Amino acid sequence: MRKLKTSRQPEILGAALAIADERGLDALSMRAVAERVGVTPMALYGYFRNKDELLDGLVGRLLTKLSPDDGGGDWEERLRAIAWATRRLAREHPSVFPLLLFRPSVTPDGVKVVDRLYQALIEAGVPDADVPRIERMLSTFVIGFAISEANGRFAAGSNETRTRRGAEAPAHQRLAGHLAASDWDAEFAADLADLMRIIRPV
Amino acid sequence: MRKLKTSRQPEILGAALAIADERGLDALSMRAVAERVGVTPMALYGYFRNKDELLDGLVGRLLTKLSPDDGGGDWEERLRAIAWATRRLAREHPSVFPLLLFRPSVTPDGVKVVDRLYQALIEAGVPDADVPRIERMLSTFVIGFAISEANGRFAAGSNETRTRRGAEAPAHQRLAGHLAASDWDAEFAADLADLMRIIRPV
DNA sequence: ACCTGAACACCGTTCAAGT
DNA sequence: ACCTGAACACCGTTCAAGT
Repeated sequence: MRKLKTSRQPEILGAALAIADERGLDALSMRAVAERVGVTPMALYGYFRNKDELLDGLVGRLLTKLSPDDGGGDWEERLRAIAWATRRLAREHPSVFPLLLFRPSVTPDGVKVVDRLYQALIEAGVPDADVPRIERMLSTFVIGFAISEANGRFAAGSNETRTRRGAEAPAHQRLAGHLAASDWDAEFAADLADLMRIIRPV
Repeated sequence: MRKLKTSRQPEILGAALAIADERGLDALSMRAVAERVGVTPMALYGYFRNKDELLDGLVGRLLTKLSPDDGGGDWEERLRAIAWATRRLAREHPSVFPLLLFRPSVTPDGVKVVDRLYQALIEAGVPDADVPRIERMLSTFVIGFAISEANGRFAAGSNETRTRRGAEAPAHQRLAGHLAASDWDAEFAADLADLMRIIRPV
């Protein structure tokens, strides 16, 4: 297992992130990254053992951007702040963001964010034994929401399409007036409010 | 826009699903599917316009398996039944399942599942205006949980790794005793119980 | 109506070599 | 210490042709 160079890792990750942001995850090839860095594809293998490790590095990079200011306020405000920052991150990097759901966040920055969430939950009065579970529940929801929104699962149009079918979808019929494309800012806020009500008297 | 043949679509999707289940999503190439069906790669393009449409077909196939029995019981039992069935689906098809989070479920079977969820929520007393939002919240959480569990975000080991760091992660220190790998069946059940409490007095 | 063959412009990665 | 060149075994997809 060769030892990796680190000198140009940040530069390489920056190039990779830029390509993914500009042209999508499919365009993110080792060859494209190499070209952008101004080097032969093979040179990258001195810094990352393979493409998968480069993607892990990209996840680490995203997590860095998630834990900036220590943030004052009570536990609820701090929880909310992290949730909104996460969603913002998904809008800035829609192609790379989904990787967060597939790789455990074991980087120092990832741990830092999780630790902040733990602290807030403890402060909220959640029993120690329940804190990790509630953290996973919250992060799963927030990441899932952000992916769904940014990648079209909540897409406009899907609801209208559904409404057409009558007999097979009676509830859709009844709810027809409420199936229009939603205001996702408001929906996210409402979901968070509901989740906060779980946390308080857990 | 050429009209597509439908005759062998199910056969092709079956082959594709088998490859993904056996060898992972990376191994799911048009060429591999063609070989399994016993045909030239190009023959597939008579049935699906491109690989992306084949993947959409695969999502549709998964959704079929999600709405079998009409299921008796009160709204809570029916909601729970769909949630557990979804999670079971993720364990059976871990490679393909994540696609559910990236593509709107506009197939007839997808609409059928959503309609069941709508009916249950209406019966639970959720105001019509909130039903679609609550459905999105639930499905986002359930799909997100199932992906996280099946794809290693909740991976064993990640928590132990975290605990090592001291000063930078005080809450991890305090929770050390509760960070061991969890019983995901129990955790999923507890999460669902919490979410049900949101639904009742929405 | 359904399928094939050859070709194009790509991939990730290994190995041996170069400064 | 860092990088390159050539090669291998793959990709998705188009186009023209074959039965």
